[in-house]
Amino acid sequence: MAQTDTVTRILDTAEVLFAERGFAETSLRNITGKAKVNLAAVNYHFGSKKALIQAVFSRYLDPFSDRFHAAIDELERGYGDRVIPLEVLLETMARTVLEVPAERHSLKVFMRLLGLAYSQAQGHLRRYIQDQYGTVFTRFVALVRKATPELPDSERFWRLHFALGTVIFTLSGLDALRDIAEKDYDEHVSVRDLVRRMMPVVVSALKAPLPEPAPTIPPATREPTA
Amino acid sequence: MAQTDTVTRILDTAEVLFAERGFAETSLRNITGKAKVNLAAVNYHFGSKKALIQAVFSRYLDPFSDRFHAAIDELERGYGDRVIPLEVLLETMARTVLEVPAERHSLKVFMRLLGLAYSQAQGHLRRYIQDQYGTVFTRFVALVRKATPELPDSERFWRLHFALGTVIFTLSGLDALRDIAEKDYDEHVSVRDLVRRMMPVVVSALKAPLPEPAPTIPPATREPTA
DNA sequence: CCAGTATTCAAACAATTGTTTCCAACTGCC
DNA sequence: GGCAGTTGGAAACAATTGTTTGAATACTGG
Repeated sequence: MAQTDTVTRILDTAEVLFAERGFAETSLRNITGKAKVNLAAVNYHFGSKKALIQAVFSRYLDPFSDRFHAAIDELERGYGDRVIPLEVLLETMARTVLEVPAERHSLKVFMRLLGLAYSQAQGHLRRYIQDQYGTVFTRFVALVRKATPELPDSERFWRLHFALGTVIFTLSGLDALRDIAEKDYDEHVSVRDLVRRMMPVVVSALKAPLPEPAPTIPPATREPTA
Repeated sequence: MAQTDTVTRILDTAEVLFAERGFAETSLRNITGKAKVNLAAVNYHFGSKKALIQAVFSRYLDPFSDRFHAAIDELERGYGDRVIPLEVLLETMARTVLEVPAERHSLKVFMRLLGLAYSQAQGHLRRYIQDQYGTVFTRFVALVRKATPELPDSERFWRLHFALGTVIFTLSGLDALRDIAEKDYDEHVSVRDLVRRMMPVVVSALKAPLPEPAPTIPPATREPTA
């Protein structure tokens, strides 16, 4: 028991602190102090701080990947050759995302890590995700493609990332947004509540009419204000 | 003028580095080294690193605030008592946002900084922005409110932030996303192109049908929101 | 021109960072 | 029981951080 205890306690504490302050602002002494383990334990068990971050990451993504593959399997089995509606696909994605972190702590870390993976441009993190968990995402996109045949491929690509931006931004900045919301509208929103609110928004976003074709003549007509 | 102003050179370098790596990951020696100014110059001219960060934001937000106020003034003058359509409001916002950073560097930096302000740190930055530039956004939200009277206030709050997430995530992670897009669909997208694509998506997102009212029946207490 | 302020600069400051070292304590196995 | 290897722990390590200092230099108004 004492064997995994230290490792687990480090991971549990690290993910909470990472979510609260970010990675650079969270020191190993901060983690080990709160986790009540020795400072050297991190480098002993994980090797480095960067490896600890990736370990926190894998702890979420591994079960997510497994479950989502399974969920898609079941979905495809149930629908046979029929097209799986967009709403069902999104619901399944949402349910799986909500399911995994519910076992331990918040969704915040997961989302913040995802956000970092994208925003950290030349980042090793994005490639790490792409290499490690890319197939799950590819499979999902293929199903969305069947559900939205009217969309050009590139348009769907961008819109999926628009939606991804909504989800990541909202959930990773959850505390900040919740502060403002509670101050202005004094209503307390749960994560499940937010996901429920996002659903019709994302669906409408994906099904939005196509944009007007690019203005091939740049400075032609320019009087937008009535 | 010593070549270019030391203050300006610090700001120019800082905003780029901040956008690339974040605030905590960017050291003053990093900034002053690349800017070829003395290390002490930052503390001499700005007082502290925190003040430098705020100065970087002010340099974007001050002109933005002015221009957007002016644009809204003109809009209200043109429309009189009539409701300004949502599309017009968003177009005006987009145009102003595109206009300001075009004078110096890319929109990417501005968006990345905005994203950092929301997600990073325990939010001294968020409060600073809220206190300093809150009135502009309040004014904008009030107009959006008139344009979307069917939305409950809190719902509109969240949807606006959903849209903000789309914009910030897409534009701040532009390089990474563009890499993938060009590799998979070999099409080159400009920032203006992306904004054009976002427009109908955001409009549809804001006008999406309301979510199903109650999730299930777990919480019996739902009325006491006061 | 010169007094006085504003700016630059190199160096040092104290604090904190991630990492390593070395030794004690424990484990399982023969 | 005693020896392997694994884990825990206090201290020190080297590097980096933001900030301050005090002298040297540049600039400006009178």
